[in-house]
Amino acid sequence: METAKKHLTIHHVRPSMQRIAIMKYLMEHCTHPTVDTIYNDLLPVMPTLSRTTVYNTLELFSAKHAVQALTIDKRNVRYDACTTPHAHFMCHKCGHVFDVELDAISIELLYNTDEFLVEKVELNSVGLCPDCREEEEN
Amino acid sequence: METAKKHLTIHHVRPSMQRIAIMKYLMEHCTHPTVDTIYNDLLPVMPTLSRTTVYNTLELFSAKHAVQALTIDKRNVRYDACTTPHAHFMCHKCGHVFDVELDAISIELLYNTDEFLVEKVELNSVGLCPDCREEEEN
DNA sequence: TTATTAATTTGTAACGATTACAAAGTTATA
DNA sequence: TATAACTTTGTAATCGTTACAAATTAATAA
Repeated sequence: METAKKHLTIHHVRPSMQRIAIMKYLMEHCTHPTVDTIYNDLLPVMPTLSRTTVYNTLELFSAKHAVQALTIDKRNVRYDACTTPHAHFMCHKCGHVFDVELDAISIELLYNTDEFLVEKVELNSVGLCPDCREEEEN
Repeated sequence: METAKKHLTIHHVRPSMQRIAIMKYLMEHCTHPTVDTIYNDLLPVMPTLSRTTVYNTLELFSAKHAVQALTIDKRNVRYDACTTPHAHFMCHKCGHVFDVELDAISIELLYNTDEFLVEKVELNSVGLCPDCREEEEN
């Protein structure tokens, strides 16, 4: 079992008290929590914690690829400590975000279940386009 | 060529001046524009247009499945009049959103190009989870 | 037509997630 | 121990979006 501290070190993030607490929380709560959920849940055990720290820390984790930032929810960014490839399904009624295995090949196949009623599928990627990539390299 | 007005009628949206203008704009500008871009571009030719109308109208279009709302950009919602299945790629430097053909099968294959530098892939879907679906049906 | 009702648009104000920023605190290094 | 670098914190500002009620326009009934 990989500890939060080790996970941070591997991703070149210096482990502070706050960073370890936030990473630990993410590793123990695979519920794709929002900043606010993380902040509110950690506050009782870490009363000096600042909301800004949670924002900063998750931004840092994200930049170092120690966590995944999900834009599935247009209201808030959600965070996922599991960085192995998998898909997500969000219920727009209860807001719950589910993990979806990516072992199927076709997207159509992937979502044809009797349980979930899929109303929208988005396959999105972010990175650098050819022009910006060239500019970056010069 | 399908007109904006016809596209609205097909999707059971009553065609008003504003609605036609916004749909026309989306059909002619496949650049996945934000609300603000649409508003600013239409203002010169429609000086009485309100930003709220653009929000309301796109929300309505989206609900009627006349357009697709993309959450690829965490800063703003982007809109796409093309509702046939395709993927998107956003450059996080210039903000440009590209269409990606969905003819390839594997997600890995899909993004292994020499041109685009892919740093993040998200396969997201939204709908109703089993519990909420059951609740909805009762 | 005219009156009445429903639908649509508009502008302002409020909301809420996120970011900017500078001060305070902590850790590393000379 | 002193200095510099890093991290955390709290407040204020920003900005996309939403709430809401008034004004306008369109549809329908009398």
